[in-house]
Amino acid sequence: MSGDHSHNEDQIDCGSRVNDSHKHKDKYKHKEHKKDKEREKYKHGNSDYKDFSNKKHKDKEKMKHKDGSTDKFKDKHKEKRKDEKIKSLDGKVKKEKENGFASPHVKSEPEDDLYHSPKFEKSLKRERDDDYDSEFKPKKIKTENDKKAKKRKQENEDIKSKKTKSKKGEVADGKKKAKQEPEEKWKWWEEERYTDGVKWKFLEHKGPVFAPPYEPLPSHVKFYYDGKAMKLSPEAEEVATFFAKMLDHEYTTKDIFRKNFFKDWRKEMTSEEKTKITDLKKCNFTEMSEYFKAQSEARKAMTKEEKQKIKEQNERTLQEYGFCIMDNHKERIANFRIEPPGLFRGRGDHPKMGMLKRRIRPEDIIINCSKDSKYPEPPPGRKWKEVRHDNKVTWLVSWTENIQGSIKYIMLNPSSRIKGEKDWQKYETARRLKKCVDRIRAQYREDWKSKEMRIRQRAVALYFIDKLALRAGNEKEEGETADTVGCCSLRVEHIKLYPESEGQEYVVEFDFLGKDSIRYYNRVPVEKRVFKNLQLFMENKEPDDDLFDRLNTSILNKHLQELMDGLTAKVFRTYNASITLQQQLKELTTADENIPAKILSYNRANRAVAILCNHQRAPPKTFEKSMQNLQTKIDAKKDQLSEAKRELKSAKADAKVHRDEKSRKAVESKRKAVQRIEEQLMKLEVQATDREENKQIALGTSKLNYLDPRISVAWCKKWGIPVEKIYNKTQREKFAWAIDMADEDYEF
DNA sequence: TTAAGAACTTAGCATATGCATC
DNA sequence: GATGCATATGCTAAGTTCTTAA
Repeated sequence: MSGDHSHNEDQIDCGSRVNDSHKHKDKYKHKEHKKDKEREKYKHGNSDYKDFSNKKHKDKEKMKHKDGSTDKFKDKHKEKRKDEKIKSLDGKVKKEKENGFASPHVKSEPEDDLYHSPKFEKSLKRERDDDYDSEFKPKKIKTENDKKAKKRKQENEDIKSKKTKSKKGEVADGKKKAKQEPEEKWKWWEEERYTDGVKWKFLEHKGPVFAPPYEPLPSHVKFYYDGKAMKLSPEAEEVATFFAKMLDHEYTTKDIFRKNFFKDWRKEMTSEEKTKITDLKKCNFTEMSEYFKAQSEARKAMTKEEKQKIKEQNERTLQEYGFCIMDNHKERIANFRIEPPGLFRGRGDHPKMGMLKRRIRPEDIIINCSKDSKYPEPPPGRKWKEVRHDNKVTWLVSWTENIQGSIKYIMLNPSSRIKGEKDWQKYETARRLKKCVDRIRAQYREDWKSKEMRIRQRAVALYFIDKLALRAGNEKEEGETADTVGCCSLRVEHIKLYPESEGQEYVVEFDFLGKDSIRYYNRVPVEKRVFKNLQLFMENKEPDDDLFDRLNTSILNKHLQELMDGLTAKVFRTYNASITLQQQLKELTTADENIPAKILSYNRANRAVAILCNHQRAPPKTFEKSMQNLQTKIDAKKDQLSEAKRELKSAKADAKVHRDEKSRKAVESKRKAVQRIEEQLMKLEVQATDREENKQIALGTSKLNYLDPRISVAWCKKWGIPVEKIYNKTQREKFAWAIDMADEDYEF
């Protein structure tokens, strides 16, 4: 791949999540990694992007802060310090020369794109994509007259009665039945869509499944404090079991985890327990821990029949609670079980790790359903917090969790209409970006020269988001979550500038923790103007100051919205991921390869995207072993091949002597055997390459969230690859719309 | 206009499942 | 039929963006 989308795969491999409190963020050292030639291919870029050549302008670096913005958007606690800095900076830059350019706010869409003025758009906000998306066909606004409404109601009734009827006979052979009569798949993508924010007209469901109640430990399983057995109250015991279950995990050795746990645990203790248990170090949970391990072993050792019984019970629960009726259709619910209580396990250095995640009761639950539906029943003697009928949202059930105070939801499965439509729309927005990305790139390049600091910052940030597929980077409340950043929240300490490094000019080294505390490490050459701007942004700042002190995600997204309707920072990630896949597939697939080789090419294209998006995973624990196993298989296959070749040779010799039909046939069959073994060997070798390359890269995230599935479907169709080789069952369900609609000519 | 809250998407890890091999 | 392994699925945290309230 050519272009400017350079991305250093070094970040993979040294990129384990930094979640050890003792590993301070700026202490991590990166190893230098061998540059695998294969991976070298994955330097990302769009060919249409490479002409960002640097005009050798003399940069007029230090611009006056003409905007005089209030900076209210940055953390208050930093504001004062920052203001002081800005003042001093302003004083300094005023002496410098101005270039006199004001960056124009051009908003022009390609002519083939329908375009409305922002004002007009606002009034039509909910319908915007209907009006814009070339292939995301709007169909007429769905307005139901009474007749239609009645019909719909009748249909809903029909579905309900069908459901109860089938349920009677289903209990015993539920699964079989589902397999025997695959219901006709509903092609929602061929139907009209709602507008004006209405998400559904009819919604009926059975509510959530609660976590099973706490079962006290048998009396022989003891907790010891300071060496003495101690019987805990059920409340305190339950929380103690949460800790005991995690005893083998590294978490329980961390100070913050232990401190938070102990604090919350004490809240559950009786006053007597509280007086007695004052030191976590004196607590001995090992018996509890052993008990749970034994239980888990016992579960594994259950007979087939017992396992079958549990499976059937789960299936019944799924059938009862796992589906809802939304409009005229039975739809699968994604997460119908309420999260059970336990200890909060944040990712990375989370200040709240170890806190008690409390049990959710019916009284915490808000139910959302149709007025004219049969409401879910709370457990006997209990009440819901509220039953509401809001059809402008997609959730069925919600509650507020106690760790961050955020709301959790029960929503539909990705295969549902409501999720599928949104997903489709997401890719259509990304395709619209494709049409105007050149214009947007030209604009932000122009903005690098702006005399307004805020515009320069915005333009450089956008360049990073586009070039490196960085996330937007919202501000986070300090002390509430792990210290992670995205583009707009980058701090000075997260980048290093090298005017020259390893034979390249203007290199920026990024080193920060992103979402989920996954490390982002990358060294990229940037354009001189970007480099100079970064120097300017970093001037007179402390390491923990914001790099882009005049920018936040809301400012950035507001600007993007002006450039293209529906454009946000996230769209760049989707766009760049999808376009990269499409380009890589074109580049890597060759007609004469067999199917396994083509699939390797697909995976490599997918991998290129995963590297671009920094989707990492911890190397599987069994990785080395499984590679070894595979190598053993390969060696065995090689032996088998040479044996087969020997046999072929002798058969040929035999045939030369005898010159009869029998020996000719023998040669033929030996030849076929050699061929077959060669194919098998190749398949294994391909598998080994694929696995090795995938050691620390997670392909799933990009496949599921960033790659327009129609690109993959088209590729499958073009090369005669069964789509099952690319998407598993769940993925095929999620992407049913794409599988149905994309033909081999589809272009992202 | 801005901050807070709500809604929804994206994320990696843990566990369950099911298939291949002995 | 048991075992071991790879893959699929479930779970829920952590993001982004949209919406509402002050």
